[in-house]
Amino acid sequence: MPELPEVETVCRDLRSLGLVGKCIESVRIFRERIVSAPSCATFSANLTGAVIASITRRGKFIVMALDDGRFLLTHLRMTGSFSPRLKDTPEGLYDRVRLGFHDLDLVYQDPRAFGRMWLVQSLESVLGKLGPEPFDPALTTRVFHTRLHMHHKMLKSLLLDQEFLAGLGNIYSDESLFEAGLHPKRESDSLLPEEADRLLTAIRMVLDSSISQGGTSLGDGVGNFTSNGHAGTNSMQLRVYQRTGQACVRCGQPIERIVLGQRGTHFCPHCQTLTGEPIAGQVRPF
DNA sequence: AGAGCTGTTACCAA
DNA sequence: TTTGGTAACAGCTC
Repeated sequence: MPELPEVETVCRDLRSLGLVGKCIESVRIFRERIVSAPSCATFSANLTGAVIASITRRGKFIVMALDDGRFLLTHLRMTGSFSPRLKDTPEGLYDRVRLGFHDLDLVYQDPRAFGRMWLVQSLESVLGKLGPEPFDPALTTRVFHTRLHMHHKMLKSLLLDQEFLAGLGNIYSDESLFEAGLHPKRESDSLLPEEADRLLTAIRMVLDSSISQGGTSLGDGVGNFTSNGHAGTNSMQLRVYQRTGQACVRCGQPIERIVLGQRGTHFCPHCQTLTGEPIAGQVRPF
């Protein structure tokens, strides 16, 4: 379920585990469909003996650069997670892939098994179509506005499109639109430069704030996002996501839930107008 | 017990 | 090009 802030948190956790510089001594695959490419046999054979040179993030992908120039990519999809495991501990119910290091194992767990891994020579084949990183300085307001006008699409759908912008999912799309005061159904090519600026600023603020909270954990069931075994605390900061019927923190009106593009969409019908007209009444600033 | 929901994405049809 | 439906899979909530 991880979006950009959760994946960023996972990368930091993996680095703090001390994996950078360590050799992958063994590879065990318990659910073959997790390995997208190459074949499982080749994946295991070619990954064994490689040393992890760095661990970074691109969109919602975890990028482990290896010392031989190849890359181990992981996408957690809905319920994927990494956990350190003492060596010789038994296989867990949702363990899908297990990497053995000299002093510990790293287990990829995934109850729904939607997540995927790739071992590739170049990033292009998997990451090539991804849109810009939200924090890329080259993504100026002007560029963002231009990109918005390249599509005639509802803002909510466009923000979920990883080829438009890399890293947003359902939570942060809704939160960013609220923060920007824009209706989820607003057409992307109708935004004024000032509105595009507000949206980009909101996206960066919402993501940055969540990263500083260690990401968003919802509930405590299996597959829920955690960091170092602990829940991220950003759920406390959510303004609209999963707050259907509750009072808007800005104007007090009830938050509404609709379905757009098959995804639950939460917004304040009073603060997020379709027309972009100024909001009447007593409200707090965004 | 059963129906409907879920943080993601790929694919197909219209 | 865009939206909508379905699918992968399993757990959670009501």
